[in-house]
Amino acid sequence: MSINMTDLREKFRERQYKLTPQRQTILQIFVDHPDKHLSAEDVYDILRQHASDIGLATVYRTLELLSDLDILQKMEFGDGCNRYELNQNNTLHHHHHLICIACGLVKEFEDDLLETLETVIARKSNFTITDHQVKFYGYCQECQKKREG
Amino acid sequence: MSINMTDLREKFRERQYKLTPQRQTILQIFVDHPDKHLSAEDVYDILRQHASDIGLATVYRTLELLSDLDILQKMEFGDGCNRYELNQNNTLHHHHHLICIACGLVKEFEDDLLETLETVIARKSNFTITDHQVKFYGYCQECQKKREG
DNA sequence: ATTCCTGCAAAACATTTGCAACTAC
DNA sequence: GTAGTTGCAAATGTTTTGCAGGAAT
Repeated sequence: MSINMTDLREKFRERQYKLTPQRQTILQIFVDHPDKHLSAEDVYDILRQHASDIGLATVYRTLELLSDLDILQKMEFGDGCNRYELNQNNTLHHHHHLICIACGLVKEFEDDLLETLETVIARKSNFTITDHQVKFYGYCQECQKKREG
Repeated sequence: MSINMTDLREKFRERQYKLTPQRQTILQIFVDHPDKHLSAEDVYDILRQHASDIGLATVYRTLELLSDLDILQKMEFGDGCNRYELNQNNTLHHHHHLICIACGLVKEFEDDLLETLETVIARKSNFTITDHQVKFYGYCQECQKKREG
């Protein structure tokens, strides 16, 4: 759960981006909050708690940039904002999200079954598929109990 | 590609909603535009073309309502707005979306392979899964050619 | 009648952008 | 030094909400 600084600097240099303290700080937040799906506002709140004076616009710009560099993965859970999480070890993520439609809980689920599906779909559809995103909606254990009771 | 009016009235009555002309008109737009993923603004534009004076707020409220009744399916393609399509015959949709990351094209893909995956995941995760949404990102045939050239 | 619905305008959010000052390289 | 970056404030775009008048059952 850490970031290789050499690779990081290389990635930035390739695209002529500067590795500023602000960008490092924001990236560090994702390292410090593994398995969270942080929105721009979430990141901004954490920054303020740490008495940082990084502006909200910079947060947005940085999230977009880190996403472009495949350092972060951008995702939406239907709550009206974009959320991000670390793209571990530069490998494409092999986890999906289970979203509780009652309480909004988001749970991770590891799975590789979709690799096969991706191949099948690529062949049938003439698309060159580079990534996929899967969301399952339903009721978490907790909310399921409440509904039965 | 049509709507069973008896079922529709029943669905509305169950929840004590009124089947107003505005709601019928908006629903008809989805019947008239199969396989489109319309946003609230799209629907509003179509209404204006038909010289309708239904307000934008009503469009938003109706889309939310039809979505709640499982008559429409709500989805996001990362373009900053919610999009909707008819939930055909009340059955859960068995099609996924292929999204071109170059030109934004959204293509439908029919598939039932995920049914199996849903069962596996439900068992392993203690979630009661009611629906799933799958998006594949990549390059469509057209954009792929441009990239190679 | 009563409850729900509509249109309008204003408000609320999330996100983007213009710009002058600043900083990593 | 220069190109890229930042913070601020203003602008944008989508969606929600308050409210008075209106319509469906």
